[in-house]
Amino acid sequence: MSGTEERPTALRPTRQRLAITDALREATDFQSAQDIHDALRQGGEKVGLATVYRTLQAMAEAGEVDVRHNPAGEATYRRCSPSHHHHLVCRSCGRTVEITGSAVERWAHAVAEEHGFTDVSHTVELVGLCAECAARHDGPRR
Amino acid sequence: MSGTEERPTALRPTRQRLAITDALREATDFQSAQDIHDALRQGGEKVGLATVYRTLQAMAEAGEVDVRHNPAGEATYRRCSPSHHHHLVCRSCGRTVEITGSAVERWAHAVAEEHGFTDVSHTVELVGLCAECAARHDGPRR
DNA sequence: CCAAGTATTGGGAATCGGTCTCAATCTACC
DNA sequence: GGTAGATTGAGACCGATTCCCAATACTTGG
Repeated sequence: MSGTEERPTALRPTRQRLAITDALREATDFQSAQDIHDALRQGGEKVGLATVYRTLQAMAEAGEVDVRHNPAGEATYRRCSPSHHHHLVCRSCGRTVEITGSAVERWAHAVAEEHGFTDVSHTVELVGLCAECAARHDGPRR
Repeated sequence: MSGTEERPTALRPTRQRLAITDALREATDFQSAQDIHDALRQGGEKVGLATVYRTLQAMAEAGEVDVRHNPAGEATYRRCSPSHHHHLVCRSCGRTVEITGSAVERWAHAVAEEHGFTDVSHTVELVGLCAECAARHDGPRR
């Protein structure tokens, strides 16, 4: 507390952290900590799993990456704001369509501001039944 | 295998399932499986934890409830479309503000339809920094 | 109403993602 | 070069969720 001022506690750019940031940069989609850990291994970089979790968590807290939970409940990460888009997923066959919508972007921003929030990112996921599956199930389940 | 045709496999309305549906109806917010299990116990209904998980899962699959993962990673459930709202969460202190926005609702519906999807539900989550936390960190990180 | 057949339940073990602990290692700075 | 503090990584640990399987409840035919 009463110390040498508050230093921004800058994260030290260690080899491991750079590797993780890099892996994140390569990925275009949300990746689970384990995915990244695997990718790193394959790339020859040896990084402990705990470190991956720690770093990802720190980055999320710092607002450098967005977090999201996939259906399986795993936390997945993606670096902030690269070609930003959302997903429309079929709850039956899993088919996924990428969608963009400046309308939501604007709305999200406005709402956040209205409540005094800043530096806002958002996650939107639409889940429905795609045309094909709807046709297949045609027998109205209920 | 070659039996009496495919029967819709309707879920049997057992005491347990009714109790769960009921508990879900009472709740206005997202509840974890364990929350529901507890509530049920308190209400005098004895239901196994496994059953709660199973039922909730089945209902989610049937589209009767929405699933969401709280920051802790737990899956939480809420019956579909009761006063529908979303959350604006502070990434620093966790404070949560409920928000509603017919604009998003409309957008979601329109986009889904455009891609041939029906029976769509959506999840929107805004994550940002609330005014207080922003003030505390006042040192403009960047 | 009784019996057989099948879906459902529930307790506890097994999984599994994620976090925590702590000694060894590395960096920055004096 | 030397010391303090940051970082790492292996494995123990933890809590949520799933799995297993015998006991139980509901359904339907006779």
